[in-house]
Amino acid sequence: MRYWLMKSEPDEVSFADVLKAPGKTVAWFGVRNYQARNFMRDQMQVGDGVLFYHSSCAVPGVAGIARVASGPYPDASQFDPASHYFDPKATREQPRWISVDVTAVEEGRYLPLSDMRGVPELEDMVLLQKGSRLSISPVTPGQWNKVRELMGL
DNA sequence: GCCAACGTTGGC
DNA sequence: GCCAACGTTGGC
Repeated sequence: MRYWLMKSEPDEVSFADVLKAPGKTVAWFGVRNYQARNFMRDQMQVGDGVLFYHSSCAVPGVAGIARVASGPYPDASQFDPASHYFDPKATREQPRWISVDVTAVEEGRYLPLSDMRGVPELEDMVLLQKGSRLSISPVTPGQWNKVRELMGL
């Protein structure tokens, strides 16, 4: 059992969108970074905890708690020429990019990034490191518990 | 819109 | 395999 932070642009897929989805579950697609992909492929397990983070928006922050709901499988968007995420180098035989399914679990209070800065228990979070842009990053149990507490959960 | 930081590409 | 140029991320 591990914990992760996963970034989504709410204009594309927000936590509220996941809550409204059938089974509160969506495919996590569009990861186009090898380090993030490798976390999904090699380390994620069904049931792992996910901090669902909203990025590139007015108030970036953790919007809810989710859980990994599937193993890795090929990300369909890499094969779709009409998709923003199309990858001409990917083939059905040799996919480059993968998805996992993610299920929304509980919403809690929105935790802005600005509130996370300066919290001693969170200062080592990958998210808060200077220059860090990883869209999927590991979270320690201590960080997980602190974020939940700050969200009133 | 700015720009720092980082990742990727491609010529050599 | 180096590394300059370019593209992207994402907070502000």
